[in-house]
Amino acid sequence: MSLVALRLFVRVAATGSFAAAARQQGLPASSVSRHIAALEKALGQRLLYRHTRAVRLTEVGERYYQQVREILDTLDIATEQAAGTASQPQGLLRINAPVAFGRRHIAPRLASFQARYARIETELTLSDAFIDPVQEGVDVVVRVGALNDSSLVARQLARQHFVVCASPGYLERWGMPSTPDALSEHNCLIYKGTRGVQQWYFRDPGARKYRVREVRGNLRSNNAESLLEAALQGQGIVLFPTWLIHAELKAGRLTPVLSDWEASGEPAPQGIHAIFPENRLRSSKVAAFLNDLQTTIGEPPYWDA
Amino acid sequence: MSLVALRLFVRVAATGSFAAAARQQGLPASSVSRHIAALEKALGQRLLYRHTRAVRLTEVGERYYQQVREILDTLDIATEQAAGTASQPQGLLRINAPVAFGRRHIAPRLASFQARYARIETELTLSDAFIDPVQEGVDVVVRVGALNDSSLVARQLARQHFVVCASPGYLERWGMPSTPDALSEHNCLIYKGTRGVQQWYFRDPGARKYRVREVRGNLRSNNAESLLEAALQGQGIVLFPTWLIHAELKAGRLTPVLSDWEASGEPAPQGIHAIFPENRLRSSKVAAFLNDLQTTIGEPPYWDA
DNA sequence: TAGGTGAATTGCATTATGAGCAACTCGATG
DNA sequence: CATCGAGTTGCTCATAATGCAATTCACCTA
Repeated sequence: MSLVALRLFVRVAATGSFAAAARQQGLPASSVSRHIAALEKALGQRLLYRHTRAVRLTEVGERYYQQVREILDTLDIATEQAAGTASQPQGLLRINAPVAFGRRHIAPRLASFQARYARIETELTLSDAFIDPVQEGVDVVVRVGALNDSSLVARQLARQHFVVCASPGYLERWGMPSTPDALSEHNCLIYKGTRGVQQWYFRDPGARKYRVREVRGNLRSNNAESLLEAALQGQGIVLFPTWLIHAELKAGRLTPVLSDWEASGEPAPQGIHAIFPENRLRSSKVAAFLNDLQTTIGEPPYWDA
Repeated sequence: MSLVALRLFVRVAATGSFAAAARQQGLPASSVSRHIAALEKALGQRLLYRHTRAVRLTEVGERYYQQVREILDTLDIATEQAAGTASQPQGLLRINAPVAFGRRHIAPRLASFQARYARIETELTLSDAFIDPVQEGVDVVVRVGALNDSSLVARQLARQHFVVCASPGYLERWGMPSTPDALSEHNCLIYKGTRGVQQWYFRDPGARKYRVREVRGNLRSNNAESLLEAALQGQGIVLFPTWLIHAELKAGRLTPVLSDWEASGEPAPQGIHAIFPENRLRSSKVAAFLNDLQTTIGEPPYWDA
């Protein structure tokens, strides 16, 4: 009975796949198969139903998985504490973030973070679909917007503000809209994600609630950066969170529009959160990363300052 | 980082010795040394001070030991539960008992116990000095008398009764004493253990408290069975717990004396206990053994029935 | 319905890891 | 001062894991 076998079992159970577990641990699938087989032999008990497409836990496997996961976590924490006494946080830190946010605000921070914590290796994966940190074996997941309720803990990194803006060239040619209603006469480049077409919300000065304004345009995309690119080229007006376009705003490549109205892409303000399994916070590398992230982002976040 | 290394570390920490840990696990000492070294290297931290005679835990080692011990116990329980579902308790059961009691009442029970639980192997060690089950890596320790307060759990197996007795030949020759005081005229064979010479206590019919009676004789020993042998040969009168001499009483090779008085070798009645680390009871092989022991001994114990 | 695909298992050669033995060092003990 | 026991280190050998290729199997698609 070996630790690798137990770890592999947990990974297989979490992902529901031998192959995925193998990839995560950097091992050939055959090794995973053999380790699991050895574990089952040692227990004299089948842990997994090998079904055709997916792998499912047996009843004993399910109980064992819960227990072993807890045990391995505890062991890892204990080991890290022992190793980390009077030393630096270390080990592999796996981060997942949305593509746009990760490229702009996570990736640029990693250099200084890793310079400070020389013994932390990072593995940054960017993906826009929500992923379960437990299932994917990721330490921290950064997500914008709605939190899936679950056994996870979320820590807010920043609040999200939206601005309506367009390139100076566009505004010069088509004029500056003076009210949200005037947007109906403009070409609005609209994000269309998994939740459908993004609505544009506006709050009148002094008002409490956001109201939807009808907007239309000749380009929709599920890729924010494509829209941004089009806006930079003067194709139309966009509604984007400030963290996405602060560089363009600062450089003057985009000009804010309708600054007297508060705009939003959501009916209610949403934040940017770091999400992780509860017990991961006890890991010093995760704690170090989150603290570093929170301090460097600041309050208000540097892109809004 | 391997499980064996962790197990060995726990054993080394518990025993304070590489050699002892090696013996317990049935490995050469060199392997232990190497495993511990590998563990320390993996942690980048020294876990043990190698002192000349004994090995002492470092500060981190101490914390790590506590945590790892807990973790391994939890893992073993989980593993056993998983393995044991719809199956029998199994594994190695290590029992320690006093020499005399073990030979008479533990060893004879093991055959039927193991016949019933075919997959349990037992390792019975007999020793009269108290041993710490944690330190020695033993599952169950059976002890007569005073319990060391500690982190251990004790379960009473039986109460202990004493009888004064002698061989028929002796009584025929020297006469039957009619009161405890009359013992001063007899040759009393007295046990002398680590707590000094055993006192003979008597309680008058209807009285509440035991009173010491002075007794003397020409043989003292720290070995009860030697005294018993002498008594059987007619050398004198002995005071022994019933579990030690019930066979001789039943066969008539020894005759009770002073049956109207309750005798005792202790100022207060003492019991026979099974002692074990608290979490071991969750192990089904230990539970099975304790239950088997309690049922076969019965209440009152079969040697008193 | 047949072929293609991805996933799991199995066989096999290579490699590495751990076991076991012996030699060595170092304090402690008598 | 010699001996003993404990821990470490060097070395050989066997066992076990690895990685690759081949195979099987169910499902998906054309």
